[in-house]
Amino acid sequence: MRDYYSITELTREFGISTRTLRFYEDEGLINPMRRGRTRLYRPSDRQLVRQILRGRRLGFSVAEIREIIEVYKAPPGEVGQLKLMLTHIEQKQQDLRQKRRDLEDTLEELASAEEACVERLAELGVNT
Amino acid sequence: MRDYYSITELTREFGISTRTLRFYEDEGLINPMRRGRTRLYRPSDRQLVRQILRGRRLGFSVAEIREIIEVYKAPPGEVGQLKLMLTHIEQKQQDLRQKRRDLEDTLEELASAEEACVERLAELGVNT
DNA sequence: TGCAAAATTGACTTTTACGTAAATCCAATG
DNA sequence: CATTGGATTTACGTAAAAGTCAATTTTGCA
Repeated sequence: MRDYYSITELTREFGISTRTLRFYEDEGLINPMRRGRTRLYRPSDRQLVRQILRGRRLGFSVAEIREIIEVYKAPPGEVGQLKLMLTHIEQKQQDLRQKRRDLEDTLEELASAEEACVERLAELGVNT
Repeated sequence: MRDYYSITELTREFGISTRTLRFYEDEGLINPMRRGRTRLYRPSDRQLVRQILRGRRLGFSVAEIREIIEVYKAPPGEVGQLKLMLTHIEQKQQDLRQKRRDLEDTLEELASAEEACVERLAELGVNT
């Protein structure tokens, strides 16, 4: 496990631009270390980037991802805060379960569309 | 099963604006009938709207949704077209399977974050 | 130490997915 | 028949998430 990654290493690994990483930093999603002005990404930062991109792929906005990230940080000490956070987490879980239903439905639809194509090809005497 | 729905009926049912429905029409996703200038949405249009919104919730762009919709339409007669379509379908399926993995991972993370909150609350003597 | 390659910053632009506003049209209703 | 209340069209506006560009800085290393 490496100690630090440079910004370009991460852009290559994840297929994103430096602008994107700096954008996420401006938005408060990540906080890489600095040596002078140069950014040094720790393994935890790298892990966080992975989570951010996962969130983006799931269609969450940067603001929503920030909310989720807050959740991963050390839970706060105050009871009210903790309860609020639980509410947020449960909300996100519901969102994701809805997405999962959407996903399964769409996958089924795609499967039947695929079948229709294959059948049509068979009618035309093409072997798939 | 109703014959036609008005634009406002659909906006109410799906919680979207008329602007959104007209936008999808401009983008070629739906083609409601007309009586004079007034739009009449058939059950099939309504079904399509449902699919579009599902796609949006899954994070697909309108352009991507258009591609998927093309697939549902009667499969074309030409072999090359059919094969291309199959490729597209399989691509979308891969996208969705990736999303499903992302989703499961994120759900797990949320579950452990939830657990952490509950534990912390227990430490503080709060019964959840 | 000198210099090319890499990194940073800030300003501006682009794309997507609608929102908003204004003007017009149409049908029904009192 | 005048009005009222949707519906339509057209045009412009905007927020989010980056991309692009140009002007410096910094760094690595020969």
